[in-house]
Amino acid sequence: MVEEAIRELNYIPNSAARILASSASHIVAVIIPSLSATVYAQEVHHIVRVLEERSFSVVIGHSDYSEIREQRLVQSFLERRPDGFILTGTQHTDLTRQLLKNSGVPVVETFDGDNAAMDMSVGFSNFEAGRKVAELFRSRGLTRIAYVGGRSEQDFRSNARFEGLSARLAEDGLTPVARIELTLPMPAGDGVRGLDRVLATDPLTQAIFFSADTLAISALLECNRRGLRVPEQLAICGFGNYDFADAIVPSLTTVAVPFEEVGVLAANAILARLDGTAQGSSRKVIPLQLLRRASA
Amino acid sequence: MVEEAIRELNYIPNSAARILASSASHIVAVIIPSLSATVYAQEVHHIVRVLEERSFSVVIGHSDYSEIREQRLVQSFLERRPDGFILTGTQHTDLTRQLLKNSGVPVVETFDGDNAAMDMSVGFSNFEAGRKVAELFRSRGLTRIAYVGGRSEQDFRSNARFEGLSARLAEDGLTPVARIELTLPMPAGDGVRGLDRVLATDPLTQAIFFSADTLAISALLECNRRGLRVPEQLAICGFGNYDFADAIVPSLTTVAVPFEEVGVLAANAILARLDGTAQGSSRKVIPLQLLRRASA
DNA sequence: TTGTAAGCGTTATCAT
DNA sequence: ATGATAACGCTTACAA
Repeated sequence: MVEEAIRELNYIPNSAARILASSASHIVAVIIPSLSATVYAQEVHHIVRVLEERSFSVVIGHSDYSEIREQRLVQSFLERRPDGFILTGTQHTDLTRQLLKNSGVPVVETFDGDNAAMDMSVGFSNFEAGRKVAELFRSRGLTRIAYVGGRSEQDFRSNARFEGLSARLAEDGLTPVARIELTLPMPAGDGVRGLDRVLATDPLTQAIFFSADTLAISALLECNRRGLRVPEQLAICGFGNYDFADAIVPSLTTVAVPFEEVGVLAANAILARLDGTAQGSSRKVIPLQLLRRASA
Repeated sequence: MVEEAIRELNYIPNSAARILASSASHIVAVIIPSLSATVYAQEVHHIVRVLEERSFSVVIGHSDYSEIREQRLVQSFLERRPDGFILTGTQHTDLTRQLLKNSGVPVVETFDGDNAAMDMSVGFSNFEAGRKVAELFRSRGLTRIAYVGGRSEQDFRSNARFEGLSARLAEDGLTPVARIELTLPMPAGDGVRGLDRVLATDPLTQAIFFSADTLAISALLECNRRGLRVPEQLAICGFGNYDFADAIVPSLTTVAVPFEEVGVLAANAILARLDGTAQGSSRKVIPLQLLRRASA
């Protein structure tokens, strides 16, 4: 009895046994391209925040922008019998889809509102983002417009933004003067390389849409250094609305990425499915906001 | 036989059963204050990278800069019988220490090379960082020096930097003219608030050491905006060496935080213990580098 | 209500 | 080597 109480004091239940007996792991697996990209780190932050509250554990994996690595992670995580999966994007190997489907685990795909998801999805339209930026450039009367983003085989969401940009330009009979593809992951400094490659392709470029604020900010600061006036000589638009986007001079025009909302809604989608509050597939597309500031 | 092969094809082992039978979870639990702070997100990135390679899963939790929340996470994670724990800092509740000690799990405490760790530690001396910055300011002949950091009950590593700064100043018979304590987490914009509070306390302040580059950068950009010349009228030093620290004008003098090294070494410390390659406690203190740039 | 026993899917042990 | 069997520590269904 006393022994009972003492044992009680230090008693730590073994979740492996619980999982085995109840087949509920209270684990949610999250796979993102990389934690070193702000947008995904922020998303995961909010996923963890929401799930911790409900005493779910989050296990995390890096796909490194590779479908095959993502697949390996899915296989490995599946062994843990997670109660939910949160993936990035809608591009996956067939085996990934099949494994996930067979497992019956709730799956949320994030950051891609353009394509059909296998189960649930929470994201925004990258295509629309590209359109909006093109619209802004066009409203300023600009015609020589370039794009800098990740390599097209790697960065599908960046592709969609480029497509949106192109589509809007096409309406005015225009095509992008340059499309620069950088290998992922892209450190901030790559913005300068992107800038250089754009200018090498077309020295008369009037505007650049960068696929990430980190790139845009470093390019913008480089323009300042070179005495290239922004936006008069070169308009710059970013994507993400990261720290300092509005603090640098000139302030960065950019598309605000709702990473907090994505994270929270993705976590809630899993929880709702587990609670039985929601069933069946769902698709949440969050409207995007273009923040018109000084750089474009 | 054919059935065997087919079953084989879709066979997914159940790790709960494996853990129960073998008492090896292949899980490492990582607790950081918050994923929204770059330095921790980066650290975790490298931890995950290293551990994924060895097919360990990482479960992650946010202490939110609270010891009691950290304790709750430890209790909860302990149920999963992780093969290792990576914590942030050396400040923990007694129960946290006791639970961890009783569990026998390898523990690495990170980012604090100043204090004794319960098991293993990988970090750097925050005290030394403060000293180095003070040394720099003094070498420029500055005397009216202020500090901006997190609230002292929350941010123990920031405290150590302040102590180091103070200690060096004391050698010259000086004391900081202001110490501003901000509530964590500190969004970048808080740098401006910190700047304002410093100047309200002592308008003649000559130098400020910010406990994070985010704060320093936003303060520096605000100085530019106000026409306050950096470093002539106000020297600014940051901590972290984040993106853009060297790209803004004037470039930010800062202490480089070796988050990659911390992450890699912390993960390796756990692995070495599990492999039997290393035993007993260890303490790795990574030397710090002060990057002298234009702002101080 | 309280208690007992079966079963979850592995690993590990011990015979064969 | 190969195969049967006992844990592992919980949940749950069923009895009492």
